[in-house]
Amino acid sequence: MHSELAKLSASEAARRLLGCRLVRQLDGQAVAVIIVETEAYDQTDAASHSYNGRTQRTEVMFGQAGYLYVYFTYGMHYCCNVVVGSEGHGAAVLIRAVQPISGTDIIARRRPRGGVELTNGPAKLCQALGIDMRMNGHDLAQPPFELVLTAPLANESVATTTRIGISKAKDVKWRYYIKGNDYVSGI
DNA sequence: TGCCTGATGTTCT
DNA sequence: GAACATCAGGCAC
Repeated sequence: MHSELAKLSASEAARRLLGCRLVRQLDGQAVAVIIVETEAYDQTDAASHSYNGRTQRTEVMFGQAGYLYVYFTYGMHYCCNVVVGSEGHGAAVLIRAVQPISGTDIIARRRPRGGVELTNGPAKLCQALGIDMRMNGHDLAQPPFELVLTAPLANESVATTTRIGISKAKDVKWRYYIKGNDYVSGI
């Protein structure tokens, strides 16, 4: 597991994960992507699934850092989160967008649209990387889906805004993205 | 180019 | 029974 993530708050971890790599084994090949956009969610935050306490669905969010929390939304889409913070604290970082760096052809086969449309949204990247409820609770230190922490980005290359697509706690600036990256969803 | 809407399952009230 | 951390296609302009 990733002990470094256990020491960070949701917002710190969301910023920390920018620029880090995800490696997914798909069709017997490795697909690597860089995280370019994230959002932080915490149990003290009304927009978070963990806000109303531990439930069957949010159990993973209260578990160990470095695990994958997948949820299903709007009847058709999956979104994936990285659990962060100490065990027993419900916090996670939503991966909103990634940039493919290798295995792009594998991703392109799974997504009808090409270019930045491959992975510039939370549900799109889940489709592209073949993530569904079966991956919920997966340890991101293990194949077939691994998180590789890289050096933190410089402050000046990271932008902070309010989050997207939520109805509560809209004014909290817990969305982070890499400035100037084409794969970042609507700015 | 940009708004509007349909699709559709899980969770919680 | 309503809400929902979404996306893509269709239609109007």
